Amino acid sequence: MREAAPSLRANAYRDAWCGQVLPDRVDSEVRVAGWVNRRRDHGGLIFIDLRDRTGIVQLVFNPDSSGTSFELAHKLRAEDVLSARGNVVRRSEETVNPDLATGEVELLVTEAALLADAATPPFQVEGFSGEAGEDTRLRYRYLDLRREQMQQAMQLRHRVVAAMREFLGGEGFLDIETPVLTRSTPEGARDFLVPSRQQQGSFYALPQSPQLFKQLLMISGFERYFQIARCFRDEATRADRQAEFTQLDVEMSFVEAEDVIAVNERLLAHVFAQVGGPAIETPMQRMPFDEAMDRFGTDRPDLRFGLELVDLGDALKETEFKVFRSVLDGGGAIRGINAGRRELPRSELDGLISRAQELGAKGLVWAFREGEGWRSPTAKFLSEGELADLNRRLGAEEGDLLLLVADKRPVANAVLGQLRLDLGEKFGLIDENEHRLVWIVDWPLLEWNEDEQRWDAMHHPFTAPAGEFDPDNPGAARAQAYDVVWNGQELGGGSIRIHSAEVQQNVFEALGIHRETAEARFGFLLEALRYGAPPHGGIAYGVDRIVQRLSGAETIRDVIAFPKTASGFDLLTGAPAPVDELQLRELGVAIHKPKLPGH
RNA sequence: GGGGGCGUAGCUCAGUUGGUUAGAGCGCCGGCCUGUCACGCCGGAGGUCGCGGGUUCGAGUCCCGUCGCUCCCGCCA
Repeated sequence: MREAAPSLRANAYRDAWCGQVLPDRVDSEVRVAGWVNRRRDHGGLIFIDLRDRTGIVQLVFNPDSSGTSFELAHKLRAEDVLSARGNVVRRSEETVNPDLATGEVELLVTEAALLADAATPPFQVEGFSGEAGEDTRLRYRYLDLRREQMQQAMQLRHRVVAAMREFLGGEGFLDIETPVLTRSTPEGARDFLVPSRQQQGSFYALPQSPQLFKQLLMISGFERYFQIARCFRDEATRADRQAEFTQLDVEMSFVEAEDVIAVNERLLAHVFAQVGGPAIETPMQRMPFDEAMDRFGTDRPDLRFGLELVDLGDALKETEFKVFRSVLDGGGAIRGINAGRRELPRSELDGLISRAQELGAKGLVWAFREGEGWRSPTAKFLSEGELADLNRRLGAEEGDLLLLVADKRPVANAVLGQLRLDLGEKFGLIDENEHRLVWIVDWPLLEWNEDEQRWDAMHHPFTAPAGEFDPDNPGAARAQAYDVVWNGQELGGGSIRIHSAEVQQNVFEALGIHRETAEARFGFLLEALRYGAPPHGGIAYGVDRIVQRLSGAETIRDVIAFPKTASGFDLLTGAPAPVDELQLRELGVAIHKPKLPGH
């Protein structure tokens, strides 16, 4: 489905979009312009499908009415740019094309002009031999973007962003720009750095988010701010991740979490309604972080299907099975999923084990309930009583496939949480027409980083603790944070921020960012907080992901006009590319090994 | 950084156990065609099998390396 054709004033080349050549214009003359989508040359009669962003209209050339343009039509090729004037005529009943919005009429061309001829495209824009490979599409993105799917995606993206602006503007939020050249903050993702010519040896960083600037804007008294902000994180890409991405960044003053959540529920409802997304019921579901981890093993649960995780440690308190024994003695957890009645060949069960190991588990126990016990390689290590208890806790019925992971609790959760998603998809348990939005709330403020042996911020270091922050017991602190999750994907997340310099310093301290470092990196924030900071909080959304979800695109790249490949190349422009040595000298940048991009 | 998949004509792909001149559809070029809409029919051109090396009498096919694309893990406060 294409957008309704926007209104159009006549100009030098046309007075109607292709998609506007409809029965109400029969017997009138129109001029259209666009690209040759397809030519059907019958010798004495030539049909041209002319395409613009609103759709396709059939042009008819014949020697009698088209004059010299008939010769032109014969020479037209795919993607030539054409302007055509003619009379809109109703098609005879047998020649109506029901697949075309304009299919009841056609334009009998009297005059046409070739505005630009096109080289033979590297792939057919409207082809039927399969979609071109993605590298080819990206190399010739301007042609790829002519395809209806991409036109739709960009139009949807526009509508999403327009609806965001419309809603937030109406609620008194100001659109304020923040710098793209800013200061590196080594916490979090890797920064993209930009060398300074005037301060050699110093670097700007591209923003990972406008976080600190929007807090400063609250301190400045703007009260309500938003921005459609480009953000940059120099990390590996994924199907739903680009190093350069767009965020809807929102911040408000004199609010608590409930206020932010409320306005955001209305924001989402408005945006979805404006673009034909799923209806949003408010108030939306809430789920505490702990519950999400317990039931789904993840902080962004897909609530469209069951297969919930079950804690099985209590059934195995006395077990003599060494694998389980040592995990339990070590403070770990034994967790399981009842995957329902499935018949999987051994090879697929082995595949599940490999997947579990890939995800970080040492192993995976599989079993099918059989009578009161199990059919499983592991059954022989467990007592009858234990098997019966496990079956009971898992709600297992005859033939049900049971999957168990014994590990540290975070590992067991992560592995089973992901397996649950894999199985949900594999077994077709997900109704694509169902939409579940949920706020995940009551987050821990900090999480223990095992590798670095320190506390890290769960959201970011500026998130306000709930209640008093006890520096002696940082692990117990809860955050005034909230994430909104749609069908298992995080759309956005935010928090109430710390608005007291003292609390901020305590949290920095707990994170191992000591006074001196904090002053050096965030001194400007700490200072600003001392000049009267209102209570404030906000949220940030991944715009690309929202559009991806709404459009049903397989990858985030399909909703970004000019995305980069997994290794960060822009195949269209060739960026990143080596630069002149002169440029480097001016910047005072030395380079060790000039590396030419391979092609 | 690690693991998997892919790379053959402009595009999408096939190519058997290593064996003659590497194929198909679409596109492209030429011709014919007045109601098609993935128009049809006839004819034609088009290949560094990603790149480099190796094994072999012989490599698109096997081995090693490398580049690119992609999915996943790590990572992404």
